[in-house]
Amino acid sequence: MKVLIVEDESELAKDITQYLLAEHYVCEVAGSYREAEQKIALYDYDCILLDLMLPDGNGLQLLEQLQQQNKQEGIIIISAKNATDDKIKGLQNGADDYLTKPFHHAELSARIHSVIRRKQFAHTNIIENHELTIDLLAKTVKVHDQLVPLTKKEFALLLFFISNKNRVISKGALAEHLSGDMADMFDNHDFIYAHVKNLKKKLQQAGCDNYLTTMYGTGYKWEN
Amino acid sequence: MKVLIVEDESELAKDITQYLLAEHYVCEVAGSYREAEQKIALYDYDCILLDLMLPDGNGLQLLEQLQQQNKQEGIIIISAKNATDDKIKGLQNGADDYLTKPFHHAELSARIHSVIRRKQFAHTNIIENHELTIDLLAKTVKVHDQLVPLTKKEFALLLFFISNKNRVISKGALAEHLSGDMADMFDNHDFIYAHVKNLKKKLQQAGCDNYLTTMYGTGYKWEN
DNA sequence: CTTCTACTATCAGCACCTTCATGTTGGCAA
DNA sequence: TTGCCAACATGAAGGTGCTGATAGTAGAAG
Repeated sequence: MKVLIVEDESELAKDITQYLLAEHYVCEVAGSYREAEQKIALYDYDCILLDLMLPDGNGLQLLEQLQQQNKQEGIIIISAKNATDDKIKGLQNGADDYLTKPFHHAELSARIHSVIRRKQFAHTNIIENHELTIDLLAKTVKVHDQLVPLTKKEFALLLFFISNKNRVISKGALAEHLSGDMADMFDNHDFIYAHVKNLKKKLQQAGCDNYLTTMYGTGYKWEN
Repeated sequence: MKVLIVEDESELAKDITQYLLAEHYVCEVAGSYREAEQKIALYDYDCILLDLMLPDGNGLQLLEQLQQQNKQEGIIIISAKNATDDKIKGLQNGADDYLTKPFHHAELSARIHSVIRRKQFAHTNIIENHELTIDLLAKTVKVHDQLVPLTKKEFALLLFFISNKNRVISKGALAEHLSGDMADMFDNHDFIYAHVKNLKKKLQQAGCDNYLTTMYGTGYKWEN
């Protein structure tokens, strides 16, 4: 977990760094608008603590910039008391949270934790296809909200079918995709039969309709 | 990449040459101690395959000589089975790796590749690979600048994987590389499972992507 | 030297992958 | 339609890899 602290008051920055280190976060400090810009370009931080008052620019600008780059996640604004105007603008512009100086360490920690968690959930890539729900991160498949335990190969197979749905997929392509070995493109594809069978069986047992049709002499097609 | 093959059995030398040519290495053969000496004086090879039993001298002498000239890097000893004595002396005298006849082509290729990579890194002592930073001198591994404590075996394993990345590595090769005992090439490889598991676990916990895929019935491959 | 700790190796049980033998289906030609 | 062959499906079997627990081992500390 890597945190960027954008703050020109080096005393405060050091203080925060020290505390977050103890919390097992990895920290970097940017003392100016420009420095922040550079660091963000180089690395995707899990969380950014952003002071709006910077010697060479306003943090709100940085916020807008990040939003345009789809990097707006995980930003916590830290600013002086009573700057309610900034707070409103900041949250409108995509900041995730707001903290007024001075603040307690524990509070900061809680905010960061919350923001990072939210960000991780935002990343959970989920594919929905009729009664099927595929979680790419957790590598799980649900049918009607009921978990279907699939093996790696079965999962890969299902994913490949659904991402190429309504298209015919040759067994050669399947073999290559599953084994990652080009050699398998040419010789025997017996193992495909087995995996397809097992996948179909598991899905069917979970109450999922059969969308997979075999195209005789050609391959398979997932239709829906 | 230029490889010198010091081997008096012309049949074997020719065989190796042919294979390495296909692997896009440039090869030269020296059939005797003297010939090897001459060729090495003329050109800095990236890798030297050294048979210890030569008609006009012992390869170990050559090894010592090269070490005195600071040319000791990139040497792989190839020798008859059960010559454990030679192996120990060879590795003590600065050889980078050891291979017993007969060996598989793929195995040789992997070793050469590994040795050449190591030679290239000999100057920097730091290998960077995506979020991984490996310090060969300090024997430390970092993920996102955060230290990951690895045991010797785990470290050796990771290094071997990364030095041969995008190639399939047999468990036999791993076993020999880790234990330094060629007997392990043939019998049981159970301990490999344990080390691979522990390594993967530690890397994953540190937030490192999983680049290691197992090639069923073949070995492992580090892909990135 | 003894104790302690961290590391390494081994094992059994399980899940998974692949292959094989056999049964079934679909296309094609007579 | 019938028969044939190739493509596909299926269940069983054996090999392979993963995992947690456990025992052995070496190095460090006292």
